[in-house]
Amino acid sequence: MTDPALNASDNDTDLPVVRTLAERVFHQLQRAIVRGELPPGTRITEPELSARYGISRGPLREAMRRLETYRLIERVPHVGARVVKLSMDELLELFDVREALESMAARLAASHMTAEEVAGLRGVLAVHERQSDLDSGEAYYQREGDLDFHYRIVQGSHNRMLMTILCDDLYYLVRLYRTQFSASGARPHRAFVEHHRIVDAIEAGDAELAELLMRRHVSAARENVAASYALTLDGEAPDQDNETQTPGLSPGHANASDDPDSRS
Amino acid sequence: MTDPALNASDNDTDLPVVRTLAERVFHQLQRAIVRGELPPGTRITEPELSARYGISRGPLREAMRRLETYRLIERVPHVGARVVKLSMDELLELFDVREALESMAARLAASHMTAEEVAGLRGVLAVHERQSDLDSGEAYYQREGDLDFHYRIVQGSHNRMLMTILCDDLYYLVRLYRTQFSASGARPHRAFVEHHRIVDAIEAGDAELAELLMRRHVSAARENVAASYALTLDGEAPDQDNETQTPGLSPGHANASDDPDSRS
DNA sequence: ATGACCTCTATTGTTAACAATCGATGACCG
DNA sequence: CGGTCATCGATTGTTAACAATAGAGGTCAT
Repeated sequence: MTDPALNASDNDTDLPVVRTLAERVFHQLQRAIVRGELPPGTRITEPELSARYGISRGPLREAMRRLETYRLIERVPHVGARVVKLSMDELLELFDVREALESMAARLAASHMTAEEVAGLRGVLAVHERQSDLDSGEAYYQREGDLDFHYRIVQGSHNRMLMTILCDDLYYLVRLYRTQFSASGARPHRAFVEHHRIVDAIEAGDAELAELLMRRHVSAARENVAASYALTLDGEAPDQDNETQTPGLSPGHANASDDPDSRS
Repeated sequence: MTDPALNASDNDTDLPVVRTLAERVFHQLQRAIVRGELPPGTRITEPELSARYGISRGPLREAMRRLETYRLIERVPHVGARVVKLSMDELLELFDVREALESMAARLAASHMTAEEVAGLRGVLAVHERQSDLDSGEAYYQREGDLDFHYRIVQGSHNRMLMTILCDDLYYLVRLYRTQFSASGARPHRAFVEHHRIVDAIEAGDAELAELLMRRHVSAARENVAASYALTLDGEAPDQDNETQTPGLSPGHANASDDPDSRS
């Protein structure tokens, strides 16, 4: 659980912990997709990738099978695989799922988090504010930092199944969405306040409140994204996109302008 | 999404829809594990299975990789794989996740379900009551019918991501748990009532109420399982189980006696 | 010129053989 | 007699070759 490669700084050579080729290439592909190095909709062809990564097709196929179940690539038997292309509908669905799971995580965290974990959480918040002060060139790190916040709460739930679903499955989709829609945006003042209140509730052991606040936090992010998307939809040819080109939302659409919660 | 093999009557030969060997053996293994034909903790050895199913190790390994990400088997590199053995802790974790996701599903279902879907849901409930009357020899079908109820609500949410997580991932674990703990039990009168109230709320379009009721429904099931587990713990050597034998809960422990919600 | 059909190539699905790692059995030594 | 170490067997990881499918492109007939 909780992929170590995430918090680690970018070392191109994967950790020696990875004992098998299939595992290594899985992480490499996962990172390449999430970073946008493999653009959404890209056709994934086995001979090419096996050549690129210097492995045979056996381990590669196993890695692709994992990526498939994690919904990072889509496969059609006897045809091929392509990098997933998130539509706005799917993004909103993702928010609903996050709202359900993360509010539960916050509730459990309020009950189960240790003092050290709360302290660590406060530390993350402090870093955020410092970043928010000097700002604003390094949006990348900020985004990762934001996920750090959510990561720690999920881990604070001490529910391993929750951790697996959120950290191993969904958060990679969240990161993918952020690169696909280039939703870097501006600094989220309101999100900071909400983060603080959530931590307050957790520290106080107020499970109900923590849950409610997290729920609102994610819900607000969802509404914000939906609203800014509706804006971009004005005066556009309602092109019903088909297979090959045009994502459900063409890249650069929902640039969550200056509203905080786009990064929840 | 929503594996067709579930609702279909037990046809041993998989549907011709399955176009590839890896896919076929995946479903076969999945069913074998969920049914208990491969008991929890069983060592899975590739040469044996490839002989059993008459395929080579290539497709078999791809199927195992899928089973691994679905948490139905556990693999250790260079060592081997075994059928997952659910502990009571993990079972309770599963209930927390279900509570979060299914309450969200109920909320969305109240908003998005069509009249036909609601009618189908009522039909499932009617079948349950008929079954409940004559009863009680066929507990198996009842259990599946119960899952049918939850299935339909999840599908009524019209959230494909939710459907994937619950129907493709978690519900197989639920079924696995039921066979592992032989939690067939008696007829759940209270659960029936709760089911009806949930459908009432959905039909009325009352999202808030539907969510609340589903949440209580799952939560009650969780508490019930936890309670009956605590009972079995009285006067037992607190054997700290290790690797090979003794599951987190020895089989036959939490036989959810006569309480309804154990099967919600 | 356009449409259907056929061939042909590239890619996927599958198999069998090879290499590397782990656990166990047994020998050797204290 | 017990413990440690080395060898052996079996299983997993990996590779390369073979088979089958789908799509692209061209040809032919209308």
